[in-house]
Amino acid sequence: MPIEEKKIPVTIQDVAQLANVSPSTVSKVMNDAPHISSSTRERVRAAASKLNFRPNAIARSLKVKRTATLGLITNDLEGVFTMPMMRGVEEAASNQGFSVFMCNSYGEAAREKNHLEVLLDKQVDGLILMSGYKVRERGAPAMSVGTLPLVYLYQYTRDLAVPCVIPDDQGGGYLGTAHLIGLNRRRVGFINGPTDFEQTHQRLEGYRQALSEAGIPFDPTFIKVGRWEESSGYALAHELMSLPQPPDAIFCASDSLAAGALDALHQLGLRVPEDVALLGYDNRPFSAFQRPPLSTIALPLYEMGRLAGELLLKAIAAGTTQAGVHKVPCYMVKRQSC
Amino acid sequence: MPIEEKKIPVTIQDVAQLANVSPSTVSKVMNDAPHISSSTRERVRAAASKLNFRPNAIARSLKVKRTATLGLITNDLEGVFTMPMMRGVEEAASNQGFSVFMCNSYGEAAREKNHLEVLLDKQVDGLILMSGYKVRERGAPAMSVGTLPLVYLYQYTRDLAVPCVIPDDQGGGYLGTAHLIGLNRRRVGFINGPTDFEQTHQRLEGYRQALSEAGIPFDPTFIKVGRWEESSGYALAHELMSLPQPPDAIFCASDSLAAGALDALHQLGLRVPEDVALLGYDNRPFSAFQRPPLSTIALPLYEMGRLAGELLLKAIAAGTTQAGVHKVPCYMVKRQSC
DNA sequence: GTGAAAGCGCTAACAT
DNA sequence: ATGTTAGCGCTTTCAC
Repeated sequence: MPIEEKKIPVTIQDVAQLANVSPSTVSKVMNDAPHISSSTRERVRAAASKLNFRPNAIARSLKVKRTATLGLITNDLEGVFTMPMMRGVEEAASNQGFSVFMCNSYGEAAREKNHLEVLLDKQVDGLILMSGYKVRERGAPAMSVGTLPLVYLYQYTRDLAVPCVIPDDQGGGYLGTAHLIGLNRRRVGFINGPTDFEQTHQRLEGYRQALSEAGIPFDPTFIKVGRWEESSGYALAHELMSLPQPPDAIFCASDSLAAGALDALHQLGLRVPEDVALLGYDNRPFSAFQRPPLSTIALPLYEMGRLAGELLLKAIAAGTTQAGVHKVPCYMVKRQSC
Repeated sequence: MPIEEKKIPVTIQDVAQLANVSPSTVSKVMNDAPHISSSTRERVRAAASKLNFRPNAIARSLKVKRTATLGLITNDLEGVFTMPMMRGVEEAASNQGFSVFMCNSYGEAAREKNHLEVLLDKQVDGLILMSGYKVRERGAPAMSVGTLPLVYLYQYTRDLAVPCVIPDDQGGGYLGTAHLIGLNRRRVGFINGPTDFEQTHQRLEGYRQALSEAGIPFDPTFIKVGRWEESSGYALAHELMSLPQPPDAIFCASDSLAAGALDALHQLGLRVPEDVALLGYDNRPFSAFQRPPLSTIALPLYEMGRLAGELLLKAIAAGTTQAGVHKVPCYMVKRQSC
């Protein structure tokens, strides 16, 4: 029967004693401070590793008033865009020895406030407020965070002092449309989402820009707007294809819209991409499982998360916040629908 | 030009001073300790809220040696099953005022060790080690965590002392098969994943159990095994349907297998579910986007995460760990493929 | 180059 | 019922 391991943690005192130095010297060694003779440095290192010493970060934080900890509050932990952004944030943070608290507000102000309280109590060094589904404008945090560095991710705000990281949707609209045109499609239809999403305007603007650069006149009858749903894509693709001169390509502002459009095209006996090329937006995982697998404009989610993390870390280190809206370029995922 | 807010935080001292009591009294009030006259209690409360006082959790933790913080390390932050489990953990934790550190090891031992070091340094009260993709057996943590409470999520281990939370795959296999039989299908084919996954045996065992309960003899020619890929599902469904007496239902051990099988069925001109009923497993998001939308056996991911969190919290509170393998029942998601 | 001393903000005996 | 005291484990002047 082994003796009950009482697991009494080893402190800086224990190391000091074993190395025959003062605790403050140990501290200096552990923090690579200058003006330590290499002999004591070695002695201390040896003692520390012999005792398996690891400094208590809580005690350290109390003294230095930094915790190397970030708070990440999302309004939707299962949002379709949440994970790659979280991975980016986590990676940026852990690269610099920071940890991140993950919180889910379910989009409720009360929960957000609650999480903010706890995070502030726990003395996080900075905060990311993220949206998991659609880019939206939002207001201030549910409670004052004082001067704590803050960045909005996949959200934006009127408050010019807080940095926002969002995708470049105009660029994405341009990219997709230009690609379709490059495929020799001159009649490209555009199925958009609801106009109360800023991003739909951006994407459409990119579309117009690509058209104009190619010298193709803008034809309003080619523009359809619906809800972010398959059924909308389905109905609107039918409308588009029953035009006297139907399009030879359809660019949908979301993959779900494109999935619906694909159904419609199949039903009409049209071949994709031969008869009409189809392009989605968002790079939702299901788009790879469509028949044919859907080409799409991808949101740079990982990169956005990473950038948000890096901006925050920089703000923490510098004490100066890199305000403004940061737009990250979308990129194209070529599959077989165009 | 407003004065530079120096944001000097208010401490328990400040409250004590304002309320004309000692710091320890303030502490007692803040922690709802007994033996405090209601008059001072009120006075202190008033002072605290007037100063907007919030106790510094770091200082508190240093003293009480608890941080109300959990560490969650996943091997895959973008694993297809990660998010609902994370949500469950987060919810269980925040319900009890705990926060959770989210870490991504990418399945690399070195990264896991690194995260463990940081988490231990930061004095987390407990740890969850989670797998984001397939249930797998795994060994001990990448470094010793001493007596820190630990639970494995969507993973299991031979170490009988650590609690594991996994889905009840045998129950899921039974549930799906029984459902198909209830639909009057007597000839149900089974397309399984690789035999080196424990879960494939479990699911098959459930299948056999349901058959036997219904008095249907087990027919080995109805069992096919492939990889976890659409192409396997496609090929194996073809094999199944070219049997002299082909099945009238196919149960696939994953949704990707089922997506492939669906392709095959379409190609053969068979109607789903009229000619052959099709059932998937896992409830992957894309399954709702199949044609017809795929019925499937869902993994109880949220519940598993929640249970893991609760087990851990209980272990922390009680100092006693609830060892053993905890199997959470799968449930059926009925859509239109059967 | 090294150590003594003070203290970060809080809690918990122990007195009173 | 309230206050005094002594730390928790570390860092950081400031002496020497």
